[in-house]
Amino acid sequence: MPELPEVETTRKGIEPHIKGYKVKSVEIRQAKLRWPVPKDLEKKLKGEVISHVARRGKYLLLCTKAGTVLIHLGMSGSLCIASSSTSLKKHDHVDIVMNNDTIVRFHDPRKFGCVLWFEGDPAEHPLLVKLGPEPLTESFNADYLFRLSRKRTAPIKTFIMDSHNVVGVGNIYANEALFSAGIHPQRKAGSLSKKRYTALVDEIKRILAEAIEVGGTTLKDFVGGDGKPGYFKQSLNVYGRGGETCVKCKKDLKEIRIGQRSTVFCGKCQS
DNA sequence: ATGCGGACCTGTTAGC
DNA sequence: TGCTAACAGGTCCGCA
Repeated sequence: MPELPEVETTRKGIEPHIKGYKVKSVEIRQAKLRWPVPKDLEKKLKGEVISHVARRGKYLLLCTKAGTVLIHLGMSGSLCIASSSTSLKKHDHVDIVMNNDTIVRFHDPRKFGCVLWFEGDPAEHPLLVKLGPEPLTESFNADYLFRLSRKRTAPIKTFIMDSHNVVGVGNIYANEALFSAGIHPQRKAGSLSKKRYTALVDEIKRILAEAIEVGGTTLKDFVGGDGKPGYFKQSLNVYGRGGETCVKCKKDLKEIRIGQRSTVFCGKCQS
């Protein structure tokens, strides 16, 4: 489920429940995720205070003085706040139990996610160190993306979904941003003008920010919920609408594959 | 260095 | 109804 807005919504949802509290124990029911959950996670975490919950790209970081729990939700993962009386569901793989009877529960049917431990500056972690800028910061701008894209022959959609270029643009929002910016998803990244990158960057920022705002409105349901904030509810112009009519020109939307990912666009509005 | 395809894994849905 | 195939919101890795 997680695109960046959902990860950020998850961060905001869990932080107030665990910030400032000590870890009492850790339960690992399934260690076989994308990478093994470290066996000594409990030993490392027990007694540590969660100072805050941060996010880098789609990675969530539970920060303590001793080190950082690095969590990625993969394709199907979610976190929720549970208590000792919450019934266990299938695929509830990891619990981090706090000393306030609160549990951070990691759930992931497809096991593409991860729960890792890292001592030292998390920005130096191998999985984070090569990540591109955060899309909602100043350092992600048209100048940056335009320069980076010169001589690049990959489709623009692939280019903006590559976390080395910018983090947090997943398949849904790549489709939506390209539609809103009027850019054909198969255009070679290096063939687009500075002006078009300005439009694209603006749309990426606008769409992600709006989605985070929508997610924020459902935070009250976070505890004991299924960990799925309401980003489903937001209106999507193209994603999942292949064959339906374009909201702008009423022509049929096309659906193709780019890099094995479903890609929907309007052949008339995007070039 | 860049770009591409394969890999990880389970659940849901479409089609026969 | 039951079986099978295709597909799903991610991203790392190895190869050309």
